[in-house]
Amino acid sequence: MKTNTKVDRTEDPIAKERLRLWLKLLKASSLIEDEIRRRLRAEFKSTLPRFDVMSALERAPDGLKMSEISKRLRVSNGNITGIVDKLTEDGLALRVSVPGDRRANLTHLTPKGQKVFGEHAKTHEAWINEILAELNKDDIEGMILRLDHLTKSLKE
Amino acid sequence: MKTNTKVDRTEDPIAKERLRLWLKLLKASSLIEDEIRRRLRAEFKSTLPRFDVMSALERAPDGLKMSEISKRLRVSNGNITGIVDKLTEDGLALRVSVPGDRRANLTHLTPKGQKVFGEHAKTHEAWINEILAELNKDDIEGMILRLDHLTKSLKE
DNA sequence: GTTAAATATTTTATACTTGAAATAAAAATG
DNA sequence: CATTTTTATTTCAAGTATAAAATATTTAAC
Repeated sequence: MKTNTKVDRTEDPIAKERLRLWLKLLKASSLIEDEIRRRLRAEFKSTLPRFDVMSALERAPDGLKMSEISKRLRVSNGNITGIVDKLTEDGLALRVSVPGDRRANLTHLTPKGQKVFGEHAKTHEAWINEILAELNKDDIEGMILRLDHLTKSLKE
Repeated sequence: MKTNTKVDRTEDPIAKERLRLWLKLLKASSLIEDEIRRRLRAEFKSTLPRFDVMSALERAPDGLKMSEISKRLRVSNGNITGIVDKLTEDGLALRVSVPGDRRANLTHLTPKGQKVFGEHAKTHEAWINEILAELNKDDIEGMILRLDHLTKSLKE
């Protein structure tokens, strides 16, 4: 009996390419993310998680439940508790209890929080524009199309 | 005197597209990364930082200095201290002192570490192949080209 | 050859992150 | 309406991450 080593050892040659792509995707993403974290710290003494939470709150004028924030940012509930605690200590956010439900509360940005986030968001957009300056319209559209395709497939 | 509001208010319309691209890049990258972390925990009771450190060590048969690991993975020195401590406790890595320099040491994978990492790496590649299965060769090559371009420009 | 500067690593303080357990309250079930 | 289940949030233990300070050692400069 002859073992078919040819078939047994067959490896999808595209598998290595997918791995290569993932490593490059991760690297590019990490480089940009690290740079944004560095600038948030240096310029605003803030952090990316704080920026992300404020960003979610800013788009929800009626406030968000803790669970809604963690769902939108895809992070754990316990994590959000700590970040909102800190934002609250700094006078940037506020927990408002929900009349009909004593378990839940709606977190809002304070006026100060809105003002601060407005400045941060504007600067953040300028940073991204600067960091991605080398990419022209075709590069951008090409990548967006493929990333949309990828993200859609990830949500099987 | 007439203020030229037309010029003052001009915004690079491509800036918004760059921001959109960044958010999509971050989202795709985070989704994949979270899935890999989840599987490493569930299948191997391990973590991505441990995998990354072992991966770096595996490619360096003569061992790596702590500073060299942190440089390659682009994380802080203190961080590597803790991760190598844990790998050492688990018998996967080993610090070997350098004869000529009492400050430094070379970290190696132990034989057990090599064996364990070999299994993890093989499975990891299969996971990526599965997660990115929807991307065909053209998608992959298109993204790799653009990511290379982007990464090169990030290292100004 | 002693002082100064540079290098290698660890320690510390602070923050983020998760999954799981704990608390509490509301809704559903019988 | 009492019991169970679900929902909302917080607390906890463990791991990850950084910048900055502390240690220790080596190299360079004078």
